[in-house]
Amino acid sequence: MVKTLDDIARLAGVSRATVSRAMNNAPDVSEVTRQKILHLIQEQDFRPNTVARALATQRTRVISLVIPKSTASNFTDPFFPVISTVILTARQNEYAFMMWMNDGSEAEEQFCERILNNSLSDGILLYSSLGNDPLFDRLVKTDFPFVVIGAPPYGSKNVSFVNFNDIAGAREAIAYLIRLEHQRIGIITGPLNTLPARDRLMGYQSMMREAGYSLDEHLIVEGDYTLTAGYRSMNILLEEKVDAVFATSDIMALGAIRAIQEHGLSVPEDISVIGYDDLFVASLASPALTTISQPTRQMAAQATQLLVDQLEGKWNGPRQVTLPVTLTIRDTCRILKNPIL
Amino acid sequence: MVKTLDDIARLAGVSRATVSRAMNNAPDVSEVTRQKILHLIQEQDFRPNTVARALATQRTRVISLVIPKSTASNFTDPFFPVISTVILTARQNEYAFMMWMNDGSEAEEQFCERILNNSLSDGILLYSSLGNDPLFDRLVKTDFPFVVIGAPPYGSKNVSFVNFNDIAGAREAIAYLIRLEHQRIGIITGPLNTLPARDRLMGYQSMMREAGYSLDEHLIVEGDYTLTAGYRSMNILLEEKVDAVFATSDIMALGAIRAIQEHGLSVPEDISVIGYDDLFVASLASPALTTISQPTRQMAAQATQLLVDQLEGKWNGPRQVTLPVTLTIRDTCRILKNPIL
DNA sequence: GTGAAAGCGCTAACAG
DNA sequence: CTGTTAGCGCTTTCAC
Repeated sequence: MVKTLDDIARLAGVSRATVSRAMNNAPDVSEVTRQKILHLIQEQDFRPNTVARALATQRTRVISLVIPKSTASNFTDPFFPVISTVILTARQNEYAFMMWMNDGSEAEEQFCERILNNSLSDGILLYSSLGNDPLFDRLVKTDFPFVVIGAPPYGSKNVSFVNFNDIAGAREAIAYLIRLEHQRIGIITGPLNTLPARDRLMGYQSMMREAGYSLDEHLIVEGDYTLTAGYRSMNILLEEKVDAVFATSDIMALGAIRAIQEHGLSVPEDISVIGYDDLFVASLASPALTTISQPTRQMAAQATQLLVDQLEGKWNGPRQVTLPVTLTIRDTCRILKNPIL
Repeated sequence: MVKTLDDIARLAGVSRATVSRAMNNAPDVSEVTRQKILHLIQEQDFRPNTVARALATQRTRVISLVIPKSTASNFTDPFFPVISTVILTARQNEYAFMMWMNDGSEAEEQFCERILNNSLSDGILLYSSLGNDPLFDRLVKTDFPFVVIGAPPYGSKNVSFVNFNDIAGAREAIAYLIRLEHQRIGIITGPLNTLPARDRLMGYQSMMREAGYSLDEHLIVEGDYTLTAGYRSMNILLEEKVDAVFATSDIMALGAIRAIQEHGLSVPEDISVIGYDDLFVASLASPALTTISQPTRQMAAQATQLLVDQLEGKWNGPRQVTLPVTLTIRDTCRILKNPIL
């Protein structure tokens, strides 16, 4: 049975170098021999050994997606679209795909070591590690090709990343609530030691201020993106007599709605609620959730392409991309009887 | 800078064979030299090249998860728990993880070719391809190590797989509805050219028959696991005056509930609804969905372990595992005032 | 216990 | 255009 490139060479009556050239579309092979070889390869169902090729070329044509602990445990994250888009984009560039994930059962340092020890991928896509990630530092230090999906650690400069404009997203949400003539607008934030959470809060504050609202500290409640956090935070905000709430994740928005309803109030008649993320559940919920949609697939695709370009030498240093987000209006914000616009 | 095993050998004043032995815990190295070598490796931050090792050993210590087109487009599937569990189990056995997915942008044959061409993984986990999958046939034919996650194509015998007991699951759902003294129980099935869908229907029928119900064809409506299918099918069943519905996916159950509510009826007071899958959304919905829960993580873990065992030679031929499912009672089925039990 | 030597299957100069 | 040769970085016999 035909196993190696040498076998094909023997059958074709040429050297193995020629077979290699024919396979790899090198320019310097006569069309006749190339055809003969390609035909043989087909006929014998020969598949060149990827590992051997990788050893010789010093490239594996594999990219890795790394999902650190902090991110993996966050259910809000739209992993599936990210994963599938990275796989798709990688494939279009003829790269295979590996994935590393820390579900929390491993110390982050050890996780980092394992990935570094494995030289099976040419580059890494690091899914936004919110805390300070040891892997990030190591990658920077060792000059290993990588791109961050989401926001990189605060202050890092010479790093490629693709993230969302959280400030603008929050501003858009608040602007909408203001257009609906809401007076007391509360916010349920994410963990405020993370950048996206801080950015969304900042967007809220800046838009409120711009619109001439006074900033009431009591209207800001910190959550952690979970259903119960949304529920509890809403109970606090209900005491404050808010007439609208900006929950900075869809899941928290759902928790908030539950709390509102349990108080005998209804959404959107009594209180408007706006979420963030536009997860699949947002459209499924009833009432369907008004929320901020993020171009997740675009983020994943662009990050992957940045990495591939870097691996292929087509780049001029790190690139930073910040994608705009959009407001998706559904049924959880009130409808003005006499809209101004 | 230290790059290869030879560098370490030189620094240690031994041959590279000895370094290799020390690294791999071979028995025949004196404790003194082993310690010296290990210390040097640590100190120099040397990481043996995975590709070179793979070429020499003819094993990569990588397993692949393959998600074919038909499955990837099915939103009902709980990919994330499967993926994370496979990764976890692989890691525990010191295997890295690759993933291949066909989002539909590629012909299934070509997808299959790409995977086969890539000799970077030692074994494959094939995520239940409902249709007839070319990859499945090729893997069987080439004797490549693989395990099916879910149900393998009908009639395949010498294949390892881990699936769920769909018949028992459906029976349990129906038995529950019968205990609640429902009289006209409808079912919204999945695509009946797939095994799980047929099994769930079969479970429905067998339990109905056993309980002495007459089997009314009009109570059976075929869906495709989508929200709209659930909605439309329910509208048909409403004509039939059902008082309970078994939707064979959570998403269809949500669609059904929407249809019921739009008819001015309520769940569970007027009609009981029971779903299947116990997706994350099931617990989020209001009313929270009563449904059949499947041990997804267990399935993924066991399939992975089966594959690893096969790769390590610890097996005695193919193994078939069918896992039991359980009824999760929430709020979409009526509560009897005078329960029998 | 350790070293020498021969691969693993492919690519990539360098000749010719 | 094609063959020869020398690796890529590791493992693994087989001697000693």
